[in-house]
Amino acid sequence: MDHPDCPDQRHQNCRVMNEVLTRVGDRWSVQIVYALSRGTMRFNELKRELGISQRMLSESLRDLERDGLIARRHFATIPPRVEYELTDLGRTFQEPVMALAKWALDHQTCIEANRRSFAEAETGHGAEALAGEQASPNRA
Amino acid sequence: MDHPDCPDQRHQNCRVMNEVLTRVGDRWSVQIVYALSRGTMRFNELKRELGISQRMLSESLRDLERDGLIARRHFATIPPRVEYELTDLGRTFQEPVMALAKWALDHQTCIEANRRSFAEAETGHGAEALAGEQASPNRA
DNA sequence: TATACCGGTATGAAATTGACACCAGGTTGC
DNA sequence: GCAACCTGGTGTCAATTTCATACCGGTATA
Repeated sequence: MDHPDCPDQRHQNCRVMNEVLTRVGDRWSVQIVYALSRGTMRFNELKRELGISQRMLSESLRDLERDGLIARRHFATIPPRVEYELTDLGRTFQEPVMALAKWALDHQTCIEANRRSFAEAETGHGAEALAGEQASPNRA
Repeated sequence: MDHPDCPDQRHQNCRVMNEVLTRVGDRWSVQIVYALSRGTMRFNELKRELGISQRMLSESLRDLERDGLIARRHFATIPPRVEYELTDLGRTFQEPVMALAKWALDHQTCIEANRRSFAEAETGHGAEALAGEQASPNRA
């Protein structure tokens, strides 16, 4: 991940993107922000909705808080209550995340179809140019 | 995709997002699409620019091809030449990816500042509450 | 001869992740 | 009384993912 000096601006962008996306661009962070975009949520509420392990959730939440995308509010009641919500910065991230989510939902079936035809082309017959040609774009 | 009244639908959305983002939403796929958005690229060209390991690159490229986001063209020359480019579907993905990239570049310094003040609040101690409050969001 | 290029694959080590148990400390069920 | 639960975590260990590295074929270059 470290590179020899590459004056190329493109490469710089890639490096920065890599750093930032490594922290806030993984699938759990994206989904946490997506879930919190509807409002405050509690720990186990998020856990149930995302189907994430406890460990990854608490870790991801801590990282997101550290980066200033979400705020954590702790109520010392019994049983304890901890609420998470987006900060202003988090809400700016919400925009590209929603775009990503929309794309994912919109193209899910298309992608699944592509995977199936790719698998068929592999198992079925030999080198029929099917894979490249038929995994063709966007027949949503 | 907006069904606030139906938690099951929300959960369903999360599940679908998880599935799709697990495949095409990881940091390498995002960066590959970002890199290819400027045009065709060769294998080692991508490798150099992204700083990705060979194994991950070939794997990511294969997955992206399988899902129909990129096309692979192989020239049986010596030395071999393999070119990758976005398909039409890939170009639709390019949109949210560019939004993500733009956000990452725009808010990089903000995030780094937040992390620093969070670390300070931890070590220097004092007002933990400040960490959340002072990680002041988005003066973009 | 030795070296490098190019696009991979194979291998073992390191890092990440998930499943699960554990904690406090009060509430509910029996 | 007492076990079992609830909450928001942490710790442990195994499985998965990722990385660094070595290697390959076939040619050009030094």
